[in-house]
Amino acid sequence: MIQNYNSKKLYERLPIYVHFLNSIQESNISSTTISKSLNLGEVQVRKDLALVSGKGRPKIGYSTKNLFKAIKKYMGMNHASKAIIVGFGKLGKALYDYAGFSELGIDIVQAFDISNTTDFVKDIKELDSYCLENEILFGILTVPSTEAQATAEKLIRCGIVGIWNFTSVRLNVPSHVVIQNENLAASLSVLVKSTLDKKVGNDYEKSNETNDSYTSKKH
Amino acid sequence: MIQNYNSKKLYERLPIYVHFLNSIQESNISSTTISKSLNLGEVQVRKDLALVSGKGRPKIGYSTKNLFKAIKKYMGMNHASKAIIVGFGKLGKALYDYAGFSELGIDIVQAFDISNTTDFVKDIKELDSYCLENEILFGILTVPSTEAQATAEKLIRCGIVGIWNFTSVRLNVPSHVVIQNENLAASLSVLVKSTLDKKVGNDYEKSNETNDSYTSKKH
DNA sequence: TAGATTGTTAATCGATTAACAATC
DNA sequence: TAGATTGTTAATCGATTAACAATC
Repeated sequence: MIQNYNSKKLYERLPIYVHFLNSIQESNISSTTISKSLNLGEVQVRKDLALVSGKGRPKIGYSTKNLFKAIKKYMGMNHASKAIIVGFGKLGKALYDYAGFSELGIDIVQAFDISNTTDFVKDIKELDSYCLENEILFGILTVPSTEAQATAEKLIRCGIVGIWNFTSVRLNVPSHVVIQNENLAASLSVLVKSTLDKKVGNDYEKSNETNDSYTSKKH
Repeated sequence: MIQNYNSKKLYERLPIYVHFLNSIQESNISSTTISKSLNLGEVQVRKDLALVSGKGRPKIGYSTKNLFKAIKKYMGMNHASKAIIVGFGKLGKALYDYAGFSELGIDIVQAFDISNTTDFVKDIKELDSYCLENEILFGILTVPSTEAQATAEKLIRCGIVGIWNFTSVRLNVPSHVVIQNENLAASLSVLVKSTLDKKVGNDYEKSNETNDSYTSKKH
């Protein structure tokens, strides 16, 4: 099997296509339709599809089913990747119940915490045996910041090679481990700053209607 | 006041610096120290700081206090931006209680839902009056996908200009509104794919030690 | 045939990294 | 003075967009 390495940005868009294709009844779909439905550039969609799928047909588009399969295969979504959650606070609970992962071939199979263990939350002492027995590759880290680095190291000792990090700690891990930081606070800050930027731009435009050197970034 | 427009990537890093500087006791800090602590390139840190702060001093670094202030000012973190949450399910609850926003100058001041209203969760019917009275600019959208577009439109009618969108719907909004998509499922997919990529690379390396054309992306 | 749509090459835009001069 | 550190310019890398040829 030919393994393609591509950009993170592409990897972010492909699940969006998968989710969209899931809702499509028609047997064929054009890149134009996809791009309009998802507010993406149409050349960008065509390029993305070209990278992962068989050819489309002019005037007809792509076979919805084949395209769907091709993207899922490319993204490794057929493996049914198993993930565990460590830290069963509010955020951990929310992710555990989040419905959007399964259509992308990801199952959150178990949660762990140091206390409040129940039927479906195991004590963190069982992490090691559970992960090894079940060959878990992915861990979702939703523990308090103070525990982040130590818990990450624990996960790695259990054979986990991909960590989705919701803590604000910048983890130090060996090079074979992949970290995906999900810094919610930073993300909301980006929204605030971007919004303020645009507001300033707009206010400036309003106060100076004849000046056309100021335009919003998107047009 | 000079308003600088810069890249989204920069906007993501600045809150990370703010969080880090919060923990620093020393009165001066060098870009080298910051870059090592946060696993970032040292030139990148220096460039970032140059964009938003006063000069550093060779051999000494930057005044921790001034740097902290400069970044916060640049990012608009002194405004105490007020945000509301719409959709008080598990994810909405988790974000409502999330502790990391306040150090970045963001307050989640109110939650709304269609049911289960309590002291601190208002009925969505009160959205309009609340937002206008309190001049809310930011909305966090954690409703079910089926309600996403309609709810977003409601928010915009209430004067909200920045939406943090946790639904899988690609919202259609007027150009003065900023959307920050937080697609959790896509994000976890990126982790899975990136990890599988690296694993395949490593496995290949192991099975063919003399071949040096394959190296992991980071080195 | 005409036109919608694909697919590809080249151009542009944006972000990161490398190299090195400046300076406390 | 020497060396740590800053700051800047140029080079590189990566992603998006524009232009246009190919084709059903």
